[in-house]
Amino acid sequence: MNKVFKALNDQTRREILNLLKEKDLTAGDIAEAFQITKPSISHHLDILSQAELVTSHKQGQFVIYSLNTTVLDDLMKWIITLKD
Amino acid sequence: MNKVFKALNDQTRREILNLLKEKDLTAGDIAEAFQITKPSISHHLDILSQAELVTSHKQGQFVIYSLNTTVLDDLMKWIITLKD
DNA sequence: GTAATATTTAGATATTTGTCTAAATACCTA
DNA sequence: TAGGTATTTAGACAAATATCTAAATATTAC
Repeated sequence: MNKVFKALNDQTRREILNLLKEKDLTAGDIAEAFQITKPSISHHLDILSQAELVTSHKQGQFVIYSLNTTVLDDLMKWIITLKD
Repeated sequence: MNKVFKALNDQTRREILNLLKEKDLTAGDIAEAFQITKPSISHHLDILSQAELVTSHKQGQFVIYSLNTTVLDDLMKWIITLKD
């Protein structure tokens, strides 16, 4: 859970998740949605991957990222436990 | 929401919330549950307060902290929105 | 008022983090 | 194989963060 909270503690990363909610996107597509450089986005995607909030697979020269809701379910359980 | 994610991005603060789930506690009670100093715990409590994850009121020389689940509800909504 | 207890504030420091530029890697096309 | 596009890796740097010690504030008890 540590990595999940860390990953969510950044506005850009939360927006990336929101983009991926709509549909899968390549790293390049995601980068174009922000004002920061591609290496920075790549780094954010890495942190999201480590937290398993996103998955990715290579398709030719492109890397396609997808939202992984499994971890979001775990997060929900964590919150519910806190509430009793 | 920014402050909420920030506040949750720390193991000690998440454990503080878990303690407060059981019952309200004074700052001193909370500090005793951890190996870090009282000023550090005080700082963590400040961050949790800023995120409105806890509320506090003074009772004599003691400051009593309580869990505030309202923000947790907002967090749940955020997650659900992400999942559709 | 003085002393004791509870908590916070102030200031310092080492670590982590988000960002950048430059370079490297991977894949495709001709 | 050479050149172009997509993405990541490496290294640097400023800002944010968690922690500490020392001091300040607030309350209670005598």
